[in-house]
Amino acid sequence: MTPRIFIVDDHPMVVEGMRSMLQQLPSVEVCGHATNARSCMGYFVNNTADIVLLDINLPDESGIDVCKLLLQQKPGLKIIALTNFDQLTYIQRMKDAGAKGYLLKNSTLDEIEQAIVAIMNGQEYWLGRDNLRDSLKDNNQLLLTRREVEVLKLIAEGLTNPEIADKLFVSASTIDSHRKSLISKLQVKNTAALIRTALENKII
Amino acid sequence: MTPRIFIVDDHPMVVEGMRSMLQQLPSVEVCGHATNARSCMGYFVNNTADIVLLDINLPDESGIDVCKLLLQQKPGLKIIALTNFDQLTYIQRMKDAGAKGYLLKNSTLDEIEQAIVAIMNGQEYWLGRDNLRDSLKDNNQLLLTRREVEVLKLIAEGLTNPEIADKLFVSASTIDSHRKSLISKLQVKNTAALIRTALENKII
DNA sequence: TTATCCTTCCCCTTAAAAGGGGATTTTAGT
DNA sequence: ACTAAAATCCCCTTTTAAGGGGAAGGATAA
Repeated sequence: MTPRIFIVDDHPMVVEGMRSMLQQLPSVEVCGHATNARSCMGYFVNNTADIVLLDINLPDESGIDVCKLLLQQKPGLKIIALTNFDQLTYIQRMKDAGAKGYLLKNSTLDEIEQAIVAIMNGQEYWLGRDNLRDSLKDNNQLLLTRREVEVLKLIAEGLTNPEIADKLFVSASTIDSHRKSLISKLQVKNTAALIRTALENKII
Repeated sequence: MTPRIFIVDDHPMVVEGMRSMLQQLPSVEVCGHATNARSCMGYFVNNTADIVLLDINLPDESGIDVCKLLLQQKPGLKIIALTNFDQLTYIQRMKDAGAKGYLLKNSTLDEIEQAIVAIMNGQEYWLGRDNLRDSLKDNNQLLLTRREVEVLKLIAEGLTNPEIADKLFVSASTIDSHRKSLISKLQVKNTAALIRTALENKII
């Protein structure tokens, strides 16, 4: 039996990319997608799926709440959280909400397949626990804070420390500190590489 | 009759992305792809297609030469050049080589469809002439030179001017000049925004 | 409640980038 | 051969960023 997969993400590009990758897996079928919580819930009123790939960040409601609601409605659903690099802090809450695993949005086809196979076999898929999060954390603290991501986005827009400081009503020293943490956490040596790494890992 | 399209690009991601977008067009069929000039030529020994989406940069031979060779072998082929932002200078040569149009690699599905429809109707598709290239050039000279792109990539890797200078065996002043041209041409105010713009426009 | 992390802020120094010029020599296309 | 564009190099100044510290207040979760 081929698992039917429903994709929920507010970025059409992510949906398309994921759909295109899943289509390369013969044993899998994409049964639909939604770009917000409401249309996702709408789908599951009259339809169903085996696996839901669920983004944590949705425009209208948090993926965590959507996860809970979906499982109330369809207890058999297997939900895999879709997350970005910077949102790994939320995976614990997705787990608590009943998700069976998670995937980074920049996962390879192999990783996606592994996750689906594991979940369909009744296992869970939390490679972050041992592989990603912790290994990265051990190395150099890779989880960005909310403020850091906020500053990072402004840096990428071309603002200088003083300009960002003005915008966020803090001192330039503070922004300088954030910039230093960013450079240290992402293990790069300057802002140019920081922006590149951030974009390539879909942090911003 | 549904046009059969052959994709030639050395980046698997571009091939996959293009294939996935083309599959959304009901009136189009992707008949194959190649990631280098040799396998492309090999395909056309025993097979054919209606339209070839041909990258200008191939690992083994220039897209311009491939274009000429293909048209010698299959005069009826309609070739559309696939180019990046920074390679627009080459479109004239692709035109001379017999191509019927060109598409940027970050084109939308609409643009791709327009190009295909136009080409299948016997027209050509050179929107760059009036839309892209000139409008951008008028504004602030947007075409990057080979050297500028080379420097840009090293900047994105986190190298400083002196480091890049060492690597390219030129003086740091030279790299400084290139960096200034890049910032001016892409109309950004610093390196952070430069890298972001470069990545978002697939210049690097 | 304590420990941890986040956010905030400051000091210092040095290195690099930005902003403004100008100028020369290659390279390549007409 | 000529010309336009590209690539090279230099001057100057000011502003930012980077690299090294440290430290205080607040939130929050075990």
